[in-house]
Amino acid sequence: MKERLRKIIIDAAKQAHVAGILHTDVFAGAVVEAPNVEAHGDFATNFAMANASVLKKPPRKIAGIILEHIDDPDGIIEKFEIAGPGFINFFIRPSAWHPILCDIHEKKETYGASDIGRNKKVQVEFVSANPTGPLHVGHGRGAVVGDSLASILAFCQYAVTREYYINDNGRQIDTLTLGRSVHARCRELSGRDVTFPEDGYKGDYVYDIARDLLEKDGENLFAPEETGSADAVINRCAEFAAAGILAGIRTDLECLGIRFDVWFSEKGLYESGKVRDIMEALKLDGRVYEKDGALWFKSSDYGDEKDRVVVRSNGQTTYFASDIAYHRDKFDRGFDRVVDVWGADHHGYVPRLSAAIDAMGYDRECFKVILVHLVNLLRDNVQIAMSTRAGEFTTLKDVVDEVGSDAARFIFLTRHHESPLDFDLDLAKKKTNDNPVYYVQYVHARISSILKKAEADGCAAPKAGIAPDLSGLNTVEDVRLMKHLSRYPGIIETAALMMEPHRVAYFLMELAAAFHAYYNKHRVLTDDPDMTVARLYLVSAVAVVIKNGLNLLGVFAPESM
RNA sequence: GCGCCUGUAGCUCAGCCGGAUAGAGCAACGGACUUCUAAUCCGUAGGUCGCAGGUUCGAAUCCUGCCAGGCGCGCCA
Repeated sequence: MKERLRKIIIDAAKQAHVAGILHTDVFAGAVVEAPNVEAHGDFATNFAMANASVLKKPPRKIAGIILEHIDDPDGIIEKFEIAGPGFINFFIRPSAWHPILCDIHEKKETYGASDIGRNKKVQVEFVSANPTGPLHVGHGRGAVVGDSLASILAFCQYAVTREYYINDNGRQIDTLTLGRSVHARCRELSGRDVTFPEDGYKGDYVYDIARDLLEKDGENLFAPEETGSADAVINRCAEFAAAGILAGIRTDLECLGIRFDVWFSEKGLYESGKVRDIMEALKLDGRVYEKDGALWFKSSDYGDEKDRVVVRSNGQTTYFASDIAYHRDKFDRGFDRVVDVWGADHHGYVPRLSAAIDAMGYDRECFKVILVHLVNLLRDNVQIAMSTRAGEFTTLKDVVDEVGSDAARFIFLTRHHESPLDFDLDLAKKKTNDNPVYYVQYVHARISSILKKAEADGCAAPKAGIAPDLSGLNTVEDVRLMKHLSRYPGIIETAALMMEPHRVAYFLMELAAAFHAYYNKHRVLTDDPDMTVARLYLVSAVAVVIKNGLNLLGVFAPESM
């Protein structure tokens, strides 16, 4: 609709040029948009104002000229007016909205899909939490944002791969700390004396792991240390723990409806020599140098504030080194666009990785980091403290068990990802309109209920492929709903381009509000068969879009509640 | 100290690649169920868009400088 109007306006301006009234037919960029005040019509354009200086005429005068040359062959415009400093407002004839409904019924679950992706390969890497403890709500937010973003991109014809990067390189300090923590608990559980590591993981889950491991390995866990080589045992503990925790992470994510296409192993990067290879390549190119016994990458040559260590003086590589290799591997796998979803506390890491991507000869513009801000978990309006190491936290699993996947997912998407989010457990469980997820789902349930009743009453359902007579859909509320539905494809496209999945959630809340208002004002099932069929056609289109949108957010669209 | 993010109604937040009278929900107050689900709706009230400049016909939106909060500034991740 917007596009059609845009064309009508430009054509009118060109006509005016042909008629010799305007001295040029090269115009400045102008927009057609839906005004926020209904009195200003269905659409408005700032064309006249934007072109005032180009055309050297006052805006209102230009607007008048445009209107005189408007050609509207399909008669979609009911009336237009010049308003304010030079806006042109268009009022669309109610019947001009009807084709939207046919479009929705025709496309169903693909309504709103866009082809802007053109099959370009995109990778979305998200969560990627270290397997040192269960996921907490902060991870959950990143998981949901990443997963929904991936769905939206896929819907826009990007070829999407969802990937989880596992920090399973056994030499990392975190993993070893975990190993020592588990081993200490094993000693404790078997009645041995123990000094728990100061920096160890204190969470209860460490006991669970220790118990499992004791059952499996028994005394073997203690024999070697008495002969003086404890390393092997600690490694055993670390690997056992990490594997168990990772399996738990996987199940927790599945409970949120999240599955990955690829679980990418950091260890694999070392084993295949990819870390060594890229380090040597960078050395040859002079991108890394030695100083103080360590190896440094010249990230400051590429916009970072300082150079960064890739190999420490003790010979150990840093995470940065494997991240460089990892991102090279991503681009080498042919991804046109690489998206990383990180916690916002890692934002300082962005410049160095961008620098590395640049230095390796890839386009840093193809690399995008989505920074997801922290989550405050609230119960009874009191913040619940969270610290993995201290073991004080409510896990993601606890939260999902308590409030359900749908509520959790939806709430994670009710903020822009760069805004901090208060996750209110009490609110998430409330089954009222305070809770946006039920508010939206209720629309689907209500419509399903109407459709069932219509069927039971023997109402003639709209025939497949043939639109019923829709001329009855002409009230303000009918038009509001249709207008809303027509905005959906644009919302999807913006959400994909800006990588902002929350836009879909907000759209759904607004559509839900429009529907609930409609429901309270108009009956769908009436004595008038034509009207009934037309309204059934309308509300079932609403249900299609609600389900379609919820699906992108990974939220279920129930038929009854 | 430097960098990034945030600052919009009493509360929680949308809107931010410039548009008209800044929106929603909650909380407050007043209404609507013999009706397709009241997990809903309608109405009232509520604002120096952190502050100050600048650019523009026009700024919540862009630029600069301040203020406040969060996060980050390791041969940790």
